[in-house]
Amino acid sequence: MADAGRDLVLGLGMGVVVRRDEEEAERGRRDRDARRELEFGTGRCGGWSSPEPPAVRLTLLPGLVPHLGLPWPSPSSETNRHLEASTTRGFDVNRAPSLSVAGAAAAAEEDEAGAAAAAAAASSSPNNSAGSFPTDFSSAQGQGAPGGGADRACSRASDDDDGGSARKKLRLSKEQSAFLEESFKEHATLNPKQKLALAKQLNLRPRQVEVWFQNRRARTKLKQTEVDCEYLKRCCETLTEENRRLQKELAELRALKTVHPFYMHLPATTLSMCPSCERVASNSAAPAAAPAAPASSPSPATTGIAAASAPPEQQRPSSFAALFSSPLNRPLASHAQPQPQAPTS
DNA sequence: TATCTTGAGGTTGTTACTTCA
DNA sequence: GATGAAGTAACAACCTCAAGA
Repeated sequence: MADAGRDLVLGLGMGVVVRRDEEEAERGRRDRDARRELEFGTGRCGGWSSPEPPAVRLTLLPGLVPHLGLPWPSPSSETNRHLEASTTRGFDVNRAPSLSVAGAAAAAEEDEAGAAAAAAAASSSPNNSAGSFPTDFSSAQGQGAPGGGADRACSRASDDDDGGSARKKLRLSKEQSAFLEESFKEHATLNPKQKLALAKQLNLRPRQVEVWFQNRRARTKLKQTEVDCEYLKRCCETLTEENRRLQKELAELRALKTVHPFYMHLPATTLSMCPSCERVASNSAAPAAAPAAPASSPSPATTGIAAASAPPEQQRPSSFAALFSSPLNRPLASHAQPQPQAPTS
């Protein structure tokens, strides 16, 4: 849209001012990109090389993962790779994927260039270095995809009739899509030069490349969101079950309290228990056993029950099970997390 | 024919830059 | 010359539509 408008202005011959503006804009863009490169590029984030670790994707949750024992879904999946790339900015603006910068700069008049010129440019690219990937899309454009046999509509057909009000659906060829996919794996966002280079290489308009990347990012993110949602659902179910179990356990402990009222003379707050080692200590009995430890947030497994931090030999020798030999008594859940620090009671 | 995929248009918010008082 | 407001451009994100498989 913006490109088309700019090109239109250029085409109307307001050359001097517009070109100066464009130069300034380009300069500003370069500066901005250079800044981004400085900000993010120290680790080569999002550059043309391999992407860095994910920058987003619900970073609060992975910390929960080890506790829940649920693996985060497919961290190295393609969608994640894409998301990683999409969330890290700062490309090397001086590097084009496989076209020379000069070639990319020459493509600045991209929209005015006809199909023939684009084809010539594409074929004359000094380094169509997409490996074994077919890059001569200009030939396939007019005659349909060579291998697929599916004579998809030539996307260049829309170059001349952009003014038309009807929205035209143009399918990219398999080769074009595959090449865009490869580029997206490298970097999920494009700077103008990369966009131009890619457009030129694929014999597409830069706007088409831009739109393709926008849609790709959006749909990748959507897919990742669905995966994350599924995972969070599982986490929620696990936590709900855990909560239910703990509530039941708490109810049992309260029932034990009423069954053995002799123990009630102790202040409730002085009774502390380590859920993992099943030892009970009271502050009044062993004040040194619970030093003024920093108030650490109790884990879900010990919420409401103070845990003792002193060494077992300094605690009451009797275990919780020994104190209450009621049939109701049973060992605490074996998966209760050991609490090395006792919260201040 | 229904459904899904995907190219594309439009809107909004953000960021960076330039111009001007 | 420094500074802040206003204007502008580019872009990402999002929503939506619609063509085509």
